[in-house]
Amino acid sequence: MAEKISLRKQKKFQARQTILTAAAQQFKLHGFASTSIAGIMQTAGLGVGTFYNYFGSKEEVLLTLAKNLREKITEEISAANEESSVELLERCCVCTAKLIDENRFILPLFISASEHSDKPEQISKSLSPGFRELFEAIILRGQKSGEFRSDVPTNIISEIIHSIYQTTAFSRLEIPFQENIRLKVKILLDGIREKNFL
Amino acid sequence: MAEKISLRKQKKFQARQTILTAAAQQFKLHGFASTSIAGIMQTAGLGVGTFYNYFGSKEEVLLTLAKNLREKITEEISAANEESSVELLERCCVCTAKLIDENRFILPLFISASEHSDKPEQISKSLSPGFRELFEAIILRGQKSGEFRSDVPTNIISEIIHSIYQTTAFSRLEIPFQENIRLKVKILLDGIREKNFL
Amino acid sequence: MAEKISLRKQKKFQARQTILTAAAQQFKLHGFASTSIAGIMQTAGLGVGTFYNYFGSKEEVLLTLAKNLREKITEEISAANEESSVELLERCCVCTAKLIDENRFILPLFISASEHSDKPEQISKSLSPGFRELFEAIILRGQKSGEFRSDVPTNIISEIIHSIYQTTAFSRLEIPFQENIRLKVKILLDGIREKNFL
Amino acid sequence: MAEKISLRKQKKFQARQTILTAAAQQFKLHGFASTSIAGIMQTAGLGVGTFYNYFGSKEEVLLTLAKNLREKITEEISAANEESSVELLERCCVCTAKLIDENRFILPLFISASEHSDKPEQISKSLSPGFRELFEAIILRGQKSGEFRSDVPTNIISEIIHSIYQTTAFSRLEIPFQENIRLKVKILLDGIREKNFL
DNA sequence: TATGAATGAGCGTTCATTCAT
DNA sequence: AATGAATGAACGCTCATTCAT
Repeated sequence: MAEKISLRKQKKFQARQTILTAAAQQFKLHGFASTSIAGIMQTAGLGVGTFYNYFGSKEEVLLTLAKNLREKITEEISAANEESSVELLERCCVCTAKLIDENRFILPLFISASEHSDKPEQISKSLSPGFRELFEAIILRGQKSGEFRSDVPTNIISEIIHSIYQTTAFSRLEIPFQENIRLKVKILLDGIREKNFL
Repeated sequence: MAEKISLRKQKKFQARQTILTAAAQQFKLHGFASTSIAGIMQTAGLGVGTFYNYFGSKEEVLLTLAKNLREKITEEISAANEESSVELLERCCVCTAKLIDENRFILPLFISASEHSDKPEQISKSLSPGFRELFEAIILRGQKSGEFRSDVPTNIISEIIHSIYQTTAFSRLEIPFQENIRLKVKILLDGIREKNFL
Repeated sequence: MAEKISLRKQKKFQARQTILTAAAQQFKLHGFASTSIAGIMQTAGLGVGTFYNYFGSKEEVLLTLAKNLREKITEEISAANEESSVELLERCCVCTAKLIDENRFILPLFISASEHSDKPEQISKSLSPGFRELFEAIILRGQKSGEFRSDVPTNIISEIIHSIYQTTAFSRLEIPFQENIRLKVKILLDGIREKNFL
Repeated sequence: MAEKISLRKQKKFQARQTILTAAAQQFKLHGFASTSIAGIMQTAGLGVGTFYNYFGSKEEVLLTLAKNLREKITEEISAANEESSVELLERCCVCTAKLIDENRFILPLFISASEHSDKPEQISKSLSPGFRELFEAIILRGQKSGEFRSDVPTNIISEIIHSIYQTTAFSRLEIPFQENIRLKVKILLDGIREKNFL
């Protein structure tokens, strides 16, 4: 009996996963707005109605995808803690860039979604924690230790990082995503490094 | 007779302006994609059909709004030319920030529009000249004169500026837009200034 | 004073004529259904509103054009009266073909218009007299004189002629319109000629 | 399970049929161009959107209706092959008349549709084969065997037949359709029969 | 639980018609 | 009499959502 339920749950989980994968693929291909639920479910090889057994709306799928990515990033980043703030921030940026590069579609998607949705707060509220906050924590640590300049608020610096990822995901330059990010982060680090430190 | 025509033309111009204003407001409120022509015209207090007496599509309205802003920016900026590259870039950024602040809705709008539209190139192609290029020219000048670092490509630096405007327009921080931009530009300038220059 | 009025009338007549010509051209170019009043008036070089000073609707224009053509045909045909019915019918057909060829657009237009209009009777009622009836008169004369077979009703024969013009106007064959009509009329005449007549 | 699917498919087929019938009725009543999809679906007692589950456009419905009729005609006709060309042609005409009489609306409809549509060839191209060609084959056979006159091209004769059906479907005469056709075909046959044959 | 046919509000767009000038 | 900007009903069409099976 327990096994049966477990099997059922597994199956349910599997369908959910199939939908998520299909959605990600379609978002990547056609963009969030231009992806229809019918399209997702066709890609998933499932009936349209099945969608609503797992998600309430397209936005919810996006949210889930974003949350998944966020967790992966947080996880990977939280592994390293002992370096200098400059090194740590750089490592975080590089690592984040790598993960976003592999799932590039997701970040810009939830960003532009937030612009268009009728309930933008809802999405960004539930999305940002653990990501933006992670960077803010590192920057704050650096400012407290004197490594980073303190004449600029922490969240402003964090916002620059945020904007770099956001825009670079859509960059029309020939430079590869991760390299592009690396160069920009270099400038940023030079811009926020306290000159007189050590 | 001439007066009569003039009067009519004046009214026509006014109606066009009303639509543009209404569109800008709606874009700002709901985003480009979520704004319907019916919504614009209702806001404008005009009939739906009237829209098509002035514009061929929603995109055309966006384009017009963006063009207007671009012209204003280019005009204002091209007034100042004789300073050091650092000063010039800063002035440009401040001035652009001021103008965008007054029409803040427009810049981010055309950006996210370009993500969703079927013909993104068309929009951004016709929009960017005179804006992004303007910044690139200044940065290039600074790199050649040795004021700015040259180990990072010009267009990467320009893209950072671009991304700062783009994201700050949607910033949820309490800091006012222009001040926000000023702080970020300060960091950027410190990040790209050649340390050994003079 | 009288002159002034006359001049005005002349002017009015001229505008009417301009609209008719423009309409004919547009009908010919794009078909009746696909021609808009705005399009007609643009071609005419007149304001949209002016249309309603002369005509109540697009259908009315079509009606007028058709009436004009009908009058021309009737006029031209009524010149010849003294021949044998066979010769007369042939001549009528040839002459009609010539006139329709020059204004080919008009016949099919009022035909298809009658299919689609909500008030088909109105159009065809006011259109047919003088055209269809003309042919019927000739056929009837031929039947009475024994030249044409009488085992088929007059209006059936007349309807064949009608249908020949109608369809040939849209023929996709390479054969020129007038020649096409001529061949068909030849068959028709052979089909209705009384074999034992002299 | 198989039954379940079958039941659903059956229902789906039924809905399709309902739409086709409703469309045919509306086409008959108001003409193709003046029939709106909303009107069809209201007649069908179904939602507007449902239409697009079955057909891509109004044209596709027309095409389907026409194809159905064409198949019925071709099928019925191809049964008889061994007679003289005169007899065969007459039989074909009679048989076609009968079938069109039962579905009279369809033939004239696709004809006038082709006048107005932007892509007339597409419709008539896919419609005519098996119908017009059928008649041409019989006529050609008759011309080769010496039964029919050869001084008039085959396709001209075929076009007369075509035009007879087309126009008679809209005849305002009191004579019943099939009788009307019969009379006209009699004239035609007399007009194309080679006098010296036998 | 999975389904997909049915739905209808909403979209962008057209255009005959009106009316103040 | 001439104008053309304003109008809004109607169009074809899309798609998120529902619900009977």
